[in-house]
Formats: sequence, structure tokens, C-alpha cells
Amino acid sequence: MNLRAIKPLNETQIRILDAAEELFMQHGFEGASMRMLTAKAGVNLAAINYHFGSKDALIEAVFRRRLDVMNAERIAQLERLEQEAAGAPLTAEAIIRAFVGASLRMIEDARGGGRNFIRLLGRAYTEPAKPIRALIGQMYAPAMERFKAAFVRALPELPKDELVWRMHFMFGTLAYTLAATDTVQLIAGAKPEDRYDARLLENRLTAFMSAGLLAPLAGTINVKKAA
Amino acid sequence: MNLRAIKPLNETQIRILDAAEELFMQHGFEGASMRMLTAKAGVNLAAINYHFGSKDALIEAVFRRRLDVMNAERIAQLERLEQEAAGAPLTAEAIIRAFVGASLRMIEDARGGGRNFIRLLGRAYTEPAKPIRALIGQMYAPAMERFKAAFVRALPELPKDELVWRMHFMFGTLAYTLAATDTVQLIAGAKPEDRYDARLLENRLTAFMSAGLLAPLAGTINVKKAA
DNA sequence: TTATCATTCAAACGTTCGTTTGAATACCTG
DNA sequence: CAGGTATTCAAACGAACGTTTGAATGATAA
Repeated sequence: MNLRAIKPLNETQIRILDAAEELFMQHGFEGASMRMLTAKAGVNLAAINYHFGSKDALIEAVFRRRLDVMNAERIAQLERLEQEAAGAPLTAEAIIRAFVGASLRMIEDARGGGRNFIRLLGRAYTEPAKPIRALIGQMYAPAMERFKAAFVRALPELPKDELVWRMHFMFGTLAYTLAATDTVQLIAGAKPEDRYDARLLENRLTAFMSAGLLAPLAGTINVKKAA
Repeated sequence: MNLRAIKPLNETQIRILDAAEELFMQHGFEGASMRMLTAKAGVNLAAINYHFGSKDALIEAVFRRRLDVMNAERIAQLERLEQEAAGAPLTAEAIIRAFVGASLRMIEDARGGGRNFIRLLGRAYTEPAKPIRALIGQMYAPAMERFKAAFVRALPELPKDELVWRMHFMFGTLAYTLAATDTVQLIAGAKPEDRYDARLLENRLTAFMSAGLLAPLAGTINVKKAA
């Protein structure tokens, strides 16, 4: 399909993408100007337009560089689990861990800049600019379909509508946590040293999301339980 | 303390705040220009600077108008529950419902523009501009402290660290759901007519968040359960 | 009515934005 | 080495930004 995407990036393009990842994360897409971006990358102001065409195209390239491989890794991990299980149904927790793990492994990769990208990604979901959201939705679609099918197999008794909602909730938990954990500090008390321990975070997120996904159905209980 | 905030708003100021709520939600804080804002409000370009001082001050005013009353409502609802219980501990679900309910009641208030504000709020958590985040954190602080105390009383066996994390997760679920449900459509299949039913959403969110808050502790189970 | 204050208005301010240009330099192929 | 393509560079473009100005208008009280 997208064979034309294999054109390798030269060093200037990589420098620009790295700088953009960091500055978009810090200042937002509109807040990071072409002059800031090119200064940080150590290239000429005209380089972005020359190599990518426009600022919008650069934004798209920033997402394309990481998102496809991250979701491919998610799918590969899921299929590895299914192969190991040899036909036996997976637990919901294992499926969730396969999804969450990819994000957190990238968070740990501070050296490669993946950390900046993950934070940036969490922010992009609530970004008002429509083309960005459409692009992200499209790049997530295959992985989402695949994971949805896995959840259906793991939880055949859970109605599809409910599953979709709970996947939304799980995704929100993940996106917000990755984007805002170090920025908004609404609830005082979290140990700062824990905030960057990806392994601890993966366990905590997986536990929370698993429990939420497996929650008793709310539709039938509109009122509080009897006291 | 802030007695000077009681100065009542005139019609021009209200028109500006309403327009700002909607346009900030649609285009972001930087994307909505003074000319767009004043045009939508039907006032002169200079009116914002005259009445609020600057664009940043307008952003702050947008949040101040709604956030204090929303969090005050949350605290009032919580104290109502505690009074009804007459000393008996509240269920975690009831506490969560008190928190979530305030947001969803505002979502239902499409007429008064509360819906725009809630969406805007969800987006602000991931906003890079620091003054906005600091302001929001400060305006949330009293309610957060109050709810944290309520959760501690309801769940004395849950370690404080863990509670803080799970409150973060719950908050993320809520923020993302309110901000992105109608924008990002990552998972296909949700019935569109359900997306705006606040009562249904409250039940679903409460069920999900309650289960997540009450999840078994993950810290002790670093590895998957024995097969 | 006249004096005083608050508000609205059209116009302009200087700055920064994303993008384009055309010449200069680097790189590669024959 | 020569010729051609790819890249970098300094400079400038018009447009849009948030803000300021000073006069015009409205409301209020003596």
C-alpha cells in the first residue's frame, strides 16, 4: 500500500522531527513556531518547508514516524500471546497489558525521544485541529479493530456496546495519564520518584483498567444498592 | 478572600465569555483570535482588552466563571451524602457519583453553554500553557482534598499512594471522555444517540471508575497469575 | 442643561507568523 | 574535471496576531 513511505529520512529531516516532537509537546502545535523549530533543530528556517512542504505536513510526519510502528508492535504482541495460548482464550488483563505496554516501553525510551512523542500523543486527542485527529484515528484503526476482536473473544458475555464504551474509558485513562501525569498535579501526594517508573505505572494502569473493563453492568442498576 | 470577584458582569462581558467558551473549545486558545471572539460576541474588537485586560485574562475569566461553582456543587453534594449517612461510611460508588454528576449535569445544560465549558475543561488539562494549568489546579484543589478525604474514609485499607494514583486514573477517564467522546472516534461502534445521554454516561462512567478504584492491589502481583 | 464618567468605535500600532525567493554551496554522476 | 541535481542560506513577502489610541457615544447626577 504505502510503499512510498519507505523513502529513508536524511539527517536534517530527523533533526527536524526530533525538535518538533519536543517543542510540539512543550508548546503545542500552534505555540511552536517555525523559527523555534528550526533553531532547535539547528537547521535553516526554510528547511521545514523544503523537506516537508508545510508546517501541517510536518505535524503529520511527526505522528507517522512513530504511530505505525507502535501499533504494529501492539498487534504483534497480541498475536504472540494468542499463539502462546494455542486456542485458549486470553485474559482481559493480558490483552490490556499488551496494549499499555507499548506506550510505556516508549516512555522508558527517553534516549530515543519516544517519551516526548507519547506525551505529545496524549495531547493530540483533545486537539481541536481536525486533520490531526482524523489522521490519528486512521492510524489507530487497525490496532483498535484487532484489540476489539480480542476483547470480544475474551469476554463473550459483555455486550458489544458496553465493550466499546469501556474501551473508550480505558483509552482515556491511558491517554490522560501519559499526557498529564507530570503536568497537571491535581491531587497532591504522589511520590515524584514513582511518576517515571514505567514498570510500576504499567502494573497500576493494567490493574485499574482491567477492573474497569470487568465491572458489573451498570445498565441494570440505575439506582444505588440497597443500604 | 476574593470578595472583589463579586463584581457583577454586564451583558457585554457575558457575551464575550459565552463566545470565548465556544470558540476556545472549537479552535483552542491560540487558534481563537481576538477578531473571531469579538465578531462572534457581536462586540467591538477592543472590548476584550477593555473589559478583561488581555486575552490571557479572558481565558482565566472563562474558567473562573464556571469552575468555582462546579466544584462547590461537588463538595455540597458530598456533604449532603455524608449528612444523610449520619456517620456511616459512604460507598466509593456514591462518592464517585457525586463527583461525576456535577460534570454531567453541566453537559446536559446545553442551553446555558455549560456543555461547551465541560469540553473545554477536558482539553485544558493537556494544554501546554502553564498559567492555565496552574490556575485550574488551584481551583480544583479544595474539592480534590475533600474527595480524597472521603475516599480515605470509605476505603481505609487502600494505601494512600495507591489512592492518589487511582484518583488520577479516574480523573483521566472523566476528562478524556468529556473532551474527546465526540471528537476522536477511535473505536467504531458506539451508538451516536447514546453519546449525549448524560444519565447513561453517568452510570457507565461510575461503574467503570468504581471498579477501577476498588481493583485488587497490583503492587504485589508483578507477574501474571499462574496459568 | 452641563459636567462626569463609562463604554463603544474605527483605525492604526509594532510584532510575529508561515511561506517563498533566488543566489550560494554541497554532493554526486558521467 | 565538468555538469547537474540536491540542499542550504539570508532575506524578504503579505497576512494575521494582540494591543493601543483618541475621538465619538451613551448614561448618570448635580
